Amino acid sequence: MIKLTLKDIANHFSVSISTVSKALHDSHEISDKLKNKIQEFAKENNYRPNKVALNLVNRSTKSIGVVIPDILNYFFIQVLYGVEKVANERGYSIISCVTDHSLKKETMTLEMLSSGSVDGLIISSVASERQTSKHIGNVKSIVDYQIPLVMFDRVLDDIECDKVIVDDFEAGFKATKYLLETECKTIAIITPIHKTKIGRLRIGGYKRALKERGIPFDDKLIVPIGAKDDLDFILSFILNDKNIDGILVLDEITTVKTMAIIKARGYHVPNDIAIIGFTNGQLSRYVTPALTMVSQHGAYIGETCAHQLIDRIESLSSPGNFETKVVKTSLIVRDSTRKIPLG
Amino acid sequence: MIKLTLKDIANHFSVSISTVSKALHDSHEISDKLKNKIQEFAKENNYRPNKVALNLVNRSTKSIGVVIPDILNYFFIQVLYGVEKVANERGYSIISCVTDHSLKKETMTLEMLSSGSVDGLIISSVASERQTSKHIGNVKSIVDYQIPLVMFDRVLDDIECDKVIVDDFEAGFKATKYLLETECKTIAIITPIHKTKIGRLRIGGYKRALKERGIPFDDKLIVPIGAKDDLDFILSFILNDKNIDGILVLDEITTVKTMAIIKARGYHVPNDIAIIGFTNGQLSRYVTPALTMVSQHGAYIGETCAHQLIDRIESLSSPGNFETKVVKTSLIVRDSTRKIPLG
DNA sequence: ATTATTTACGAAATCGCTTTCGAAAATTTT
DNA sequence: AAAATTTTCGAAAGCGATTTCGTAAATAAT
Repeated sequence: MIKLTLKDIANHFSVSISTVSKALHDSHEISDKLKNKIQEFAKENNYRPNKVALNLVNRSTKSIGVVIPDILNYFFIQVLYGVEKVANERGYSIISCVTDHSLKKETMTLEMLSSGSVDGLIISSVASERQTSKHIGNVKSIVDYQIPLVMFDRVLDDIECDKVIVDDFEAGFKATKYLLETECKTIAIITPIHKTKIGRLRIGGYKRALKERGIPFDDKLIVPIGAKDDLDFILSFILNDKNIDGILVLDEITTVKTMAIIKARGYHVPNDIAIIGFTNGQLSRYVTPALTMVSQHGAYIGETCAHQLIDRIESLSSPGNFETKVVKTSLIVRDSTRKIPLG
Repeated sequence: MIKLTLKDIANHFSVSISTVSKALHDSHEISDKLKNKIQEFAKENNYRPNKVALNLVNRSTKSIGVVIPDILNYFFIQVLYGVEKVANERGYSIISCVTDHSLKKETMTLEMLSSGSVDGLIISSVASERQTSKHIGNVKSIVDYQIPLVMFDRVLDDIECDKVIVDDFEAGFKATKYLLETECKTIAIITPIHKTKIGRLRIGGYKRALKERGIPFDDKLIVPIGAKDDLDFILSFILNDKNIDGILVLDEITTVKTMAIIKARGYHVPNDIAIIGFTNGQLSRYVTPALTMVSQHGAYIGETCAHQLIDRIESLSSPGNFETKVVKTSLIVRDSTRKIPLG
C-alpha cells in the first residue's frame, strides 16, 4: 500500500480533488452516496491527510519546540515531562532539542525551529551564562520574528517574553538558613554553574542568610567547579583549609558525588558535615544518607510554560504585556542534614 | 519585523519570486548586481525560507520521530541521547514522544507522526507487552505506509523492519551465573516488566543458568510487581518464605528500592543477600553499596538505531532485507555482589 | 410550463517554495 | 549587419491540502 493523496482518490472515482476533500469532511455539498463511497475507500486504504500540506495551509503546525541544555539532567527531564503532558492535553506535540550547553548548537537549533517548524518555543538558554548582546542575538531574532516564546529557568533579562523562573535567591536563602539553624557554622558552596545568573542568585540568597546571622561572607568558601575538573582534588583544598561543617551544592549529581567524597574521607554526614543539594531528582532519595534537597518542581514549571505558551499562541492577544511567573522552591528535608533543635 | 516571504522580497524589488529564489540560491541565471541586492536585503531582514513549504516541496522533513514508553527511565533517556547525537550529526532533528506505557497514546502518537511529520520512526512499542494482532495494528500501518521504521528494545516480532535489540536472554544468563559463581544458592527475580517479552527472555536466561548448575527452577521465586504495588509488602512474603541469598531485579529504580528495603530489614548486602539489577543508570553507582548492574548501552543502541534509520531513509534501497542488530550487555560489577572466589 | 431554489459538483486560488521551460535582451560570432 | 549565443529573467507547474465561488442539473414553487 503506497501513500495515498487526495488526487489518487479523486482519480479513482473520476471526481475532482475538492469533491474528495469535502466528502472526507462530511460536507453537505456532497451527496450521501458519493460521500459514503469515498469515505469507505479512504478508510480501507488508510488515507491520512498529509500533515505538512495542512501545516502550510493553516500556517500552524500544532507543535511546540522545547530547547534544553542537557537531557541527562533530571530537572530538565521533569520540565520536559510537564510540557509534554499539557501540550498533549491541549493538542500539541513537542519537538525537543538538546544543546549540550553549546551556544553554537543552540543557535543552530533555534534557527531551525524558528523557520516555521513550530508554533512556539520553550527554551532554557545557555546564552544566559554570559548575557552579552552577542549571546542574546539568536534568541532575540526569535522574538523579532513574532514567534511566541516562553523562557524558563535560564532566562535572558533583555528578552521580552513570557518567563517562568525559579525563586533561586529565596532557595539559596532558605537552604542556607536551614543549615544555620541546624548549627552549621561554616558553610561552603560547590557550584558547577558559577557563571550562570541562577548560580549568582542562589549565592545571593546564601549571603543574605549569613548576613541575617551576622556571619561575615568569605568568598574562599565559594568553590566553582568545571565539567572537567576533578572534584575530589578540588574538594581537598577547601576541606583542609577551612573547618567546613555544612555544604550547599548547586546541582544534583555534584551533590551526590560530593557526599561520596566526603564520606570516603571519613566525615560523618550530617554530624560532621551537613549537605543540602539543588534539584530534587531520582538520585537524592536513594543514596545513603538520603539527601536533603531543594526541589524546583520541574514538572510544574514545564506545565506552566506549556500553558503560558499555548495561551499565547492561541490568543490573538496583543504581543507585549508579558508575564514572569516565579515558582517557589521547597526544601525536602531528609537525612543529610541535622534536625532543627527544639526551642 | 514581520515574517518575510519570497513574495515580499519580489514585490520590494519588482521582480518575480522565481528570480528571488534563484538569487538566494546564488544561481548563475541571475545577474550579480541583482543577486547582491537581493541577498543583502534578505540578510538584513533576516529572511528564512519557510520550513513547512520546503518540506512539502521536498517531500521530506529531515526529522525523525522517536517514540518511547517512558521519559523518566534512564535507559530510554540514554537511547534518546544517542539518537539525538547521530541525528544531529547527520542533519536530522528529532521529535520525541512519550507514550506513558499507554497503548492508546502510542496509537495516537504514531498516527500523528506517520502523516508526513517525519521521514522515519524509531520506536520502542508498548504493544510488545501483549503481541496480539490488535496491538500490532497501529505499528503495522506504519510499515504498510512505507515509512522507514526501526524498532528497539521492545520490538514486535510480527513487524518486518530493522530492529536493534538487547541480548536479554544472555543478560539474564550472565547475571544469574555471576550470582551463582559468587555462591548464591537461592536467587529471586523481581520483575516490574513481567508481561513483556524482554522480561520473559531475561527469565529464560536465568533458568538456563540454573539448569547448567542442576538447580531446579522454582517459580515461587519469580516475583512480578505492578506499578502500584507496595514493594515492601510484596517482598516480605518472599523474604519470609524462602531463604533468599541473591536477587535479580529487572529495572533500575526497583533495584534501588529493593536494596533499600532489604537493608532496612537488617540484611547485609551483599553478604546476606547479593543484588544485581538491570539498566545501569545514574542511580546505581551512587547508592550504598554501589550496585552491580547489567548495562544495556542505551546510548549505543540509540546511535545504532539512528544510523540504521537514516541509512534506510537516504538510500533508495529495496524495502525488505531488514536487519536485526543484537547489542550485547555487560555486567558492571560493583559492591552489591560478592567477589568471585579464587580457584 | 416557467421560474426560483436547492443540490451536487468542479475550477481555481492559496499557503511558500523549487524548478523547468520559454523568451526577450544583450552579447558574441561570422 | 545578420545570425548565433549567451545572459537574465518571468510564467507556470507542482508539492498536498482547504476553501471560495461559479454553474449545471435536479427539485421545488408558482
